[in-house]
Amino acid sequence: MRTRAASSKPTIRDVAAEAGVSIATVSRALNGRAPIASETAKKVQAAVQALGFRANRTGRELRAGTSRTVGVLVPSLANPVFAESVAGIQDAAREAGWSVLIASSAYEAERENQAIEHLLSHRVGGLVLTVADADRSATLDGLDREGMPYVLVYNQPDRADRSSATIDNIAAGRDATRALIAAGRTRLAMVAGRFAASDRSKQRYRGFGEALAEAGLSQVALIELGFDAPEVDGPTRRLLTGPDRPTGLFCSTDLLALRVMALLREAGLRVPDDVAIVGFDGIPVGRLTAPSLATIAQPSHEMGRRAFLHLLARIEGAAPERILLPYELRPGGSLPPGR
Amino acid sequence: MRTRAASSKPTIRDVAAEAGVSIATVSRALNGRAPIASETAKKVQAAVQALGFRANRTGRELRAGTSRTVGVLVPSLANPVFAESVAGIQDAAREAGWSVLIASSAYEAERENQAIEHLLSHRVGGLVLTVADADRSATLDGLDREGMPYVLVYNQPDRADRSSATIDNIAAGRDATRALIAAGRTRLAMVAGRFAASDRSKQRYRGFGEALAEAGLSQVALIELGFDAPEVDGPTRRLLTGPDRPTGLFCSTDLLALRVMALLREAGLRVPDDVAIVGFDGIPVGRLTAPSLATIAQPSHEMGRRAFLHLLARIEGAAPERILLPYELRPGGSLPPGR
DNA sequence: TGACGAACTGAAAACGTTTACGACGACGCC
DNA sequence: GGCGTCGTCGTAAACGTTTTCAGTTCGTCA
Repeated sequence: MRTRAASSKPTIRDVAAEAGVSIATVSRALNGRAPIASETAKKVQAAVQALGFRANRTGRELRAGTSRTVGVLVPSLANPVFAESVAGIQDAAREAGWSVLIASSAYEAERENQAIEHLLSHRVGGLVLTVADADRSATLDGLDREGMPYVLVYNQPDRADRSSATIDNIAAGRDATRALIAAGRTRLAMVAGRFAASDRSKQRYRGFGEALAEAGLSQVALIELGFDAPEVDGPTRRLLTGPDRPTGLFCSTDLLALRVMALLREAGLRVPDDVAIVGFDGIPVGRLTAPSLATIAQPSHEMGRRAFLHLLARIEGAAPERILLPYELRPGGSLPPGR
Repeated sequence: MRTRAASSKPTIRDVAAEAGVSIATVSRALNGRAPIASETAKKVQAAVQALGFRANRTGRELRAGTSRTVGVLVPSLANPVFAESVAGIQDAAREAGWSVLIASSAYEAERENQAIEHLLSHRVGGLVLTVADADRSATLDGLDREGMPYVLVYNQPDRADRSSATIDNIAAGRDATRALIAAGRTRLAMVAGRFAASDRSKQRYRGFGEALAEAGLSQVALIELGFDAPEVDGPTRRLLTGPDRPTGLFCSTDLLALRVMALLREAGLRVPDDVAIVGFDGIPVGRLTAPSLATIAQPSHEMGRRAFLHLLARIEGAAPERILLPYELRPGGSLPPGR
C-alpha cells in the first residue's frame, strides 16, 4: 500500500486501499462487468465518494486500445451550417457517452491532412468529417488503408464504400431551380463559392443544369465568388448587376445568398422583383432578413446525429451506408410563389 | 523481440526492431529531447516511414500525466459568436500542438457540470469556457478546488482570481446606449435573452442604465425574450410595438437584434425611422441585412486565441489575469448617425 | 598515461486502467 | 462424502510511451 501526496488525484489504487479490496474489484464494481457482492459494491462507492475519485480515461483507453472519442473535421466553424452539424454530432455523442475531438481544415487540403493525422494520433474510435471532394480524396484513401471507420456529412459520394449522411444535392439543386422557373424567371445563373473546394457545389450545379434542360433553357451560367474574400471583383459584379443580368439566382450556400442580396441592394436592384433568389442550407438567420431567404433547408443537426450513430454501427462492424435525409424547399420573400 | 499482426498499428517497439535500436532511442529520436547520433536518427526516420508509425498519444499522456488537450465548454454552437471563439481557440491550439475537446451546456447548469466532469475525466490540461455566471458558479468552484486551470471567455468576472478574456461589457453597454441617445432617441429599452442565464447581459444592462442616468433619462425598461423559444408572447410584442413603444432598442445579442428587427417589420414599423437598434456581438451576417445592424463588435476569434494562450501560461504557473480586449461600435443602417 | 567529461545508447520502471487466470468457499447433486 | 458449479475476489500481466539510471565509447587535458 502506497501513500500519496494529498494534492495529486486519487487513483484506483487509493480507492482500493480505502475500501479494503483489490483494484480489480474496484474496476469491476465501477464498470459492472462482473458479479460483485452488494456489500463490496457499497464499500467501493463509499470510497469513491470519500476520495472524489474519477476514473482516468487515459489509462482505460491505453488498455482498451480505443477511445470512445470521435474525431470531427469540418471546413470551418464560422459557417453556421457546419457548427450546427457539429452540435448534432455532439448531442448524439454525449448520449452515447462519447467525447468529441474537433479540428477544422479551413478548406485547405494540407490542413485537412494534418488535422486527420492529429486526430488519428489520439486513437479516436472513428471520424465524422466533411471534405472537399469525397470521391477523390487522398485523406479518405488514407483512412481506408488504415481501416479507420468514418462517416461523411454534407458530402454525397458516388462510391458505395464510403459512408455518408446527407441530402440528395442533385435533386435539391433541381428543385431549387424549378422553383425559380415556376416563378417565371428564365435568365438564371448559379452562384457558388470556390467550386473546386466543394463536391456538393458541383452536384447542386448538376441539378441546376438538369432543371434548365428540362425547361428548355440553355443558359447555365456559373458565377464563382470565393468563400473568404469579402470583396467581389468588378467583372463578377457586372455579371450580376449589368444589363444582361440574371433574373433568378440559385446560390449554393445561404451565406453566399445573403452576400449576393446585399450586393444587389447596393446596386439598386430589388429582390425578388428584379432578381429572385434561392439559397441552400437553411441557416436560421435566413428567416430574419428582409426579404426572408427562400432556401433548400438541410436537416443539419439531424445529419450530424445520424452520422455519429452510423459511425457507431460501422465501428461495430456494420456495412457502409449512404444515408439520404429529406430536405425541404423553404419558401421566403426572396422568391415569388410559383404560378 | 515480438512479432505482431500486420493489421495492427505499429508501435514504438516495431520501429525499434526495424531500426535495430532500443525503444528509448526511438523515443529520443522522435522527440529530440536528447543527443542522438545523426546516423541513428536517420535509421529511425527510415523505420518510421517504412512502417507508417504514428506515436500513440494515449501512451504518452498516461506516462506524462497530462494531455496537451484543452477542454472547451460553450453554451451552444448554434450561436455564431460562440462558434467563432471556438475557432479562435482551435487555431491557437493547433499552432501550439494542442488538441481541442468540445462540449456544450445548452445554457443548463446541470449539463454544464456533467460536461465538465466528462472533460476532466480525460485529464485535459486545462479548460476554456463560458458559464452562466462567473462570480457564483458551482462549476468553477469545483475547478478551483481541484486546482484545474481555466480561462473564461465572454464572462467578465469581478473576482480577480478567475482568469478571463473578454471585453468591458459595462462600458460597451454604455457606449451602445449613448449612441442611441446621440441619435436623438429618448424612449429606450434593452432586450435580453434569459437574464438569469447570462452575467454578461446583466453587465450590459448596467452600462445601459448608467448611460440613461447620465443623460437624465429615467426609463430603464428591460424586455426579456428567451433564447430558445422562437415565438414572442403577446405582452412582449405589445411592449415593443404598442403606442408607448421605445424609439431605441439596445439588444444584448445580435441574434436577438435580428429577431426583433423581423418582429418590428412584421408589425409595420420601420428601422431605424420608428425604432433605432443597436446589437451586441458583431456577427458577420449583421453586415448583410437590410438595414445593416449597428452593433458592439467583439473580437471573438481573438478572444478565443488569447484565452487559450493565457491558459497555457496559467498551466505553466502564471497568475490569473483578466484580459480586456478592445471592442468597437460598428455603425450600421439600424442606427442613424449621431448629431 | 590516466582521469575525466561528453556523447550516445540500452534496460527497466512507471503512468492507471482492464482482464485472464486462478483460488477459495458455499452449495447442490449423485 | 466427493465432485462440479457458481459467485466472488485477488494477483499479475498488458496496453505504448517517456525518463531515470547506468553503462560504453570516445576525445581531451593535465
